[in-house]
Amino acid sequence: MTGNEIRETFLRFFESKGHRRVRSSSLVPHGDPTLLFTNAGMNQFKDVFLGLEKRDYTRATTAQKCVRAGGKHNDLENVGFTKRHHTFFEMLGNFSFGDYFKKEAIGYAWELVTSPEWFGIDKNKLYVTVFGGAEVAPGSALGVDEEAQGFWLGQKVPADRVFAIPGLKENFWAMGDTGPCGPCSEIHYDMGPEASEQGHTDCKFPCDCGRYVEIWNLVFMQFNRDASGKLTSLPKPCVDTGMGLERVAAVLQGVISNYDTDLFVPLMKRAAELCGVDFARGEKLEEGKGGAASLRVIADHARATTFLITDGVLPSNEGRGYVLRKIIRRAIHHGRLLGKSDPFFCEAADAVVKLMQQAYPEISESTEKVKKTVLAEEKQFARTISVGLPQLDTDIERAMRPLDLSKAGKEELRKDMNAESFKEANPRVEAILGGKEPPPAQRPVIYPGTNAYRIYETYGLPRDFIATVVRDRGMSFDEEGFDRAMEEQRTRARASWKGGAKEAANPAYAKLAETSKTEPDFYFGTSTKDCRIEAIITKKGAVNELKTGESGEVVLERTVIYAESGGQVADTGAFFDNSESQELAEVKGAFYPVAGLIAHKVVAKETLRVGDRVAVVADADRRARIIRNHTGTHLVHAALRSILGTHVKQSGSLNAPDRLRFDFSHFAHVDAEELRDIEQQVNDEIRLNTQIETNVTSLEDALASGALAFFGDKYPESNVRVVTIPDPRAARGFYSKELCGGTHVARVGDIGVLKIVSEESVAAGVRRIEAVTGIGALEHYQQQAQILGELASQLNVGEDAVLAQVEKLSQTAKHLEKELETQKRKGALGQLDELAGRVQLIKGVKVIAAEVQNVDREGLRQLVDSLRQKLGSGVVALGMPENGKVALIAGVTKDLTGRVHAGKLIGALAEKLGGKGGGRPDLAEAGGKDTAGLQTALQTVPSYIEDLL
RNA sequence: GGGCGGGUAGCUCAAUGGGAGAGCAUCGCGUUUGCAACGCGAGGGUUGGGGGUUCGAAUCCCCUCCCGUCCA
Repeated sequence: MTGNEIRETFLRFFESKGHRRVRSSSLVPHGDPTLLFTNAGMNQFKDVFLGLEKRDYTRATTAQKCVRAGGKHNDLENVGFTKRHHTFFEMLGNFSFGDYFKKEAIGYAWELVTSPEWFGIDKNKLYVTVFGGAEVAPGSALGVDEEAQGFWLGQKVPADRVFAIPGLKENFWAMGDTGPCGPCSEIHYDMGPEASEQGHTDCKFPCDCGRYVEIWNLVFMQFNRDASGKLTSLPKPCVDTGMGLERVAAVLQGVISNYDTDLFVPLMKRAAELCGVDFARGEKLEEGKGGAASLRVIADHARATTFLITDGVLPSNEGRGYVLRKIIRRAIHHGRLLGKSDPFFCEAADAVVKLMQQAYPEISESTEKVKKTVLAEEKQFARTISVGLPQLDTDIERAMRPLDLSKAGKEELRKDMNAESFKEANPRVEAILGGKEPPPAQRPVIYPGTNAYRIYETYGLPRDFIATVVRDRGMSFDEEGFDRAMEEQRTRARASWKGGAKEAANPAYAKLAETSKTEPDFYFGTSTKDCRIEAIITKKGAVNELKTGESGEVVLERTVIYAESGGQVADTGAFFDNSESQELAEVKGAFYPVAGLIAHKVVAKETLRVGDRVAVVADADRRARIIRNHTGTHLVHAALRSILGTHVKQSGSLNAPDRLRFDFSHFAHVDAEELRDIEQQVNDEIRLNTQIETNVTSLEDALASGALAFFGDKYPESNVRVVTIPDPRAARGFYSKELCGGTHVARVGDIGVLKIVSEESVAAGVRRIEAVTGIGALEHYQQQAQILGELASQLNVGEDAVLAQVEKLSQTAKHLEKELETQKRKGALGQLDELAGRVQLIKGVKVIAAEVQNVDREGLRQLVDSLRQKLGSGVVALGMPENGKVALIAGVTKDLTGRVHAGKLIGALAEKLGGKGGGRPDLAEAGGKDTAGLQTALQTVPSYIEDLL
């Protein structure tokens, strides 16, 4: 059975048992900040298990794409060197939401696994485990899961094949410290003694040598755990199971390693081809370091990379993007180990797409994006290496240098130590320099781990790469020191982390969600009457009334206040009594605490009570501004896709009253011409003034009709809203069609006009456009016009001449600066002859010491230079008053620098004038404060020089 | 969120607290039948931005922005 057939068989089996086949959710978890990547089949059902969300089915089955890399479950380092570690894998699962429980779950599992009609796995090779009891909280213990045990025996599984495993680690599952939890039951497969990684020939189950492989885990969510650790039985227990596709494929294809299944072999073959190695030979290199392991790494990482980029993750230096970057770079590194140093990894995506597009059609649409992204990353990585490698080389060279104990050598060494490069060796080096320890007989042989780590953290050279280079240079790599340095950085980073206090929804809402739901009336207007107050929530929890002046959150049976969602900001407004004569509360905003429920943030003006009926009015003018921007966002999105390409995907948006903001994936900045085209196209559509259509349909139909949806967004299966901006000129009959729960203008012409005001980068590969519409656009134009008007009047020219005038002015300014410069220089040089005439001979050396006027520092330097040239050999010291202070410069011709040091001369001079100075032996500058003493000070120069000579 | 490295001419990069430079590119002139090449010369800089220390800051200190990189 092929991997694709296994997946399909699993899903079909559970469909035949009344399960709804649900699409895999995105690898980027939606609305779950605790999770870096989707890492289990149950992730998308978390809220359903928690009772926060209802679905129109109680049984589901999925093939879920998962990534485990980074975060708590970090398997990245192991991938390639084991049989069963992957960064990307697929989890097959069946779920019961308060429907069936242990009996059916066990029955289904055993039937699917053993029935010849389905997987038909040899029963003699199977073992099952159940929870064997443990202390789940101080003082409260759970016993063996006899229920599960009984159901397995009922399936005619021999008693000696059913094992009760005690302890919380193996067979007890929990979502977190509190919340749903319960015992698990697992099916294991005996791969035979050849699979043992410890050479066992006759070990018995359970043994963790690698021979017995867990293929299916059935989780029975039976209890709720509270903060004290106490368990209470759930009224409607649930089932969550997970079967790793790659493992089952190995079992069904009769191979020991997941990498030998048809899910990986084609990818490894392609990897071998791209790196120019012989696949068959690579396989035989098992014992060595490179070869097969590198091919496995590349194959695995190609899968992860393709799927992550498809789901909208881009390489970056933090969070998810950082994990992706590490995965890509690790693959590139293994390519280099195989002798491939040019970009190649981008080409591996095709093989992944070919192999898996049937089950995951989204990857075939993003192939180009994946390849482009990876190629860019491969180039960036090459740059990183070309910057870091010379640094590493220099540092190694320095570390290898034998100790030079001459005086100059010692000085040099101390300087190096100050450069922090030798921190590790500092105390020892100090001891040697101080003569307390004898110098080493030969050069050092270990490259300090702190040095290696410094290179790693600064320049990003991979650890393995550094180790290879170090060994090439004949030193050994200090693994231990490296790890220690990394551990230090970890503690440092952790200590500085203030902790992201994530705001949990008030628990009162979870209860409320079971009984009520808010009907959204905001699609049909901005005011309504007779809405019952279902609940009032404050910090204290659910309350019965909200007194005048108090603020709290109010849930109504229906509302016209739009709650923040899909980038559209919430409405503001007010509650009135039903005759609309008296305002009862101000509404500051609204949000969805849980799916289906809208909470209004209000400040009460009169006492509000649960059960009251109120009229609700949204700020209509504000709403009108918001919806112009929201529809504008759809237009901009469509225009971007039409002009830049369909790789453009929304990655965030904001529709506020004053502006719209749209973030999207794109590789380069959008140039002025493209922006103009986008604006043009959007405004053409606006002038068509077509009527906007909104349909409510099923997710499937919506996607089939070509509506855009965003990965990472969670949509209901049915009753999704599709917003269409028709265009009779377009082949498909529309300009834009998107899944969207927001509110929009009636006719596209209502927008008036749309003006893009900025385009910028927000993250690697993500650009942001901001625009204004309608009145906002008018205000923008008026403001711009005012600025231009003021400029014109300042410059005293017409508005259309402003640009030319500014250019002219800046030219003139530049010209004048130059002119001023030459004038100054002329002024300085005008004094040249007069100064040259004041030369004195001191013991045969020509000396000029004089005060000059009307030059700047630059001119003073030039004068000294010219005088030195004129003298051929001699000493020049000039001073001048400047801004109430004194500036001094001394110059000595090269032939005399051994006898007269300009720096020392100028220092002595400055001291007399209350200043300081210094410089090189041939040229030095100084400053002082005593302008009156300048003449006298200069007069001391000849005698000072005389003393020196 | 924290650590480290970097930001200097159009590009690639130098420059102990003391004169802002090189190579490539550009322009002009020359050499050449022409091209390649070469020779001579020129233009090109708020040293990312702001503040401070100093007689003097590309250089030292503080803040800030951007790029790279590691940890969370």
